[in-house]
Amino acid sequence: MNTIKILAVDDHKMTMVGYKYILEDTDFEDYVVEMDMEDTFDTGKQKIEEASKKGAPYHIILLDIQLSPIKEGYARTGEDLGIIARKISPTSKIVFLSSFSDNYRINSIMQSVNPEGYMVKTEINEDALKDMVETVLTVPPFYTKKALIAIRNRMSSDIHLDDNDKKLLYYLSIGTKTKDMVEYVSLSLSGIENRKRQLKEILGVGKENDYALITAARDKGFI
Amino acid sequence: MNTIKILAVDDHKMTMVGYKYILEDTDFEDYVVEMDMEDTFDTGKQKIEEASKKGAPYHIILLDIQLSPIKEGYARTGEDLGIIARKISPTSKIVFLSSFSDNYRINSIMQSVNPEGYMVKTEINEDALKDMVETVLTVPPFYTKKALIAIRNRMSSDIHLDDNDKKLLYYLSIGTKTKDMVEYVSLSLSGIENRKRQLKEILGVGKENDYALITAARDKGFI
DNA sequence: TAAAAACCACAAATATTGTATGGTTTTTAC
DNA sequence: GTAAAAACCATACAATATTTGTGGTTTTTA
Repeated sequence: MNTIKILAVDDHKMTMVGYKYILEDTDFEDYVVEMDMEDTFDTGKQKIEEASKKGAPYHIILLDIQLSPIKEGYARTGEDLGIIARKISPTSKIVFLSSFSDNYRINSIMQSVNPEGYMVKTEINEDALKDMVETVLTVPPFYTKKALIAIRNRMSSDIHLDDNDKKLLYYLSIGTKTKDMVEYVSLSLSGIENRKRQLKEILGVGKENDYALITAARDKGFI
Repeated sequence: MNTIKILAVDDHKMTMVGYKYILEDTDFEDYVVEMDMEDTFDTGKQKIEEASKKGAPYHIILLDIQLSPIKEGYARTGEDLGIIARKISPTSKIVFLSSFSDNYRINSIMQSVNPEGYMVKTEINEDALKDMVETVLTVPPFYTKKALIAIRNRMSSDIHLDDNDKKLLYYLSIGTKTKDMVEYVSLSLSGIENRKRQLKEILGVGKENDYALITAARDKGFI
């Protein structure tokens, strides 16, 4: 019997334990599953490196998007870890676990990591986990329904936002004042005003307020 | 028992008949299925209009991408019909049936029609058909695996091609000479040359030939 | 091996985008 | 309710980016 090695990196230890027992108890056709768990960016990265160096890289790496609140200098997200994992363990299948609140990051993750799987946590259950493992090992990708809906929304518009646009929308969404945005977005104040107008136009919110703008951006799968 | 009304538009009559018998024989929880069939753009459009005007629009419209070879002036594809169907029958769920050879059009279709479902014909069977009906009626979208793979390819690159780029790639793919492209793409000859160079750069085919370019474009899900 | 097509490079023209400025309207806070 | 702050708008100008035209070289085709 072969063994499929899975690493889960998530700072909600209890959820991980749940996944572990489910997957290790599941009857798979040709293999059994063995799951390691880590709850920080650093220890997760370390495990991936070790396994890879030993010539026994993880078959599947499960990553929570939101990793534990910053310990040292600055936040390192699951996305960052995914990017690194792709490099140091290229054969591993990477699957993201997203809570509803950070599902908006799916587009960024699709581009930076292009994971073999993406699951929204509220949709995870025994069947979904089993299905995920079988699918990513054979014919990826595996996306849960809500992930698919987000992807569909994004695909259906051919609007292209550059880095400044995304930053602008992000800072707007966290309540940054337009006049303060010059500090974060490399544009002049009037440049920012122009872009904002333009974005409202593109996203179909004529002259409505900023709330309408970020709602539209979220609906369409940006930010 | 409710009745779900489906219209299939496909010029392969035999395949359609197969779908019809499968779907009308399938045991659904809350309804039975009734399927109409048409094999041309015009008759398909007509049926959709009639049903819509009678206040009983089709619940689901299945469209083959490739409709019968041109009869009158110019070709009308399933995609064109999909765009029209969205307008005249906005409550209908639209599902495309693609043969492998025209699967490359999925991206265009995702933008122009944004269908509730997309199935590659080689992946269609009883289960898939049943699943499709249930899914598009309740929680769309429904995509078969190969469609998903194409979508994933497209999502993972943030390359943005404008209309001229797409046209250029398309005409290149059908063998149009560069010098003749000025007729179809609204750019000067040197403009076209520039874009071509640029596209090769962007799509990662350094100074290879045109074949490499269109292959790369197809792989990544453009054209 | 000519002729055609593709490819390349560069300067000039054009279009797009960003900036600075000064003003009006809307929102916010007291 | 009102004054200050912020957002919004318009315009001229500056900076960039893109397209064009031209004249060439290389590659492909017949």
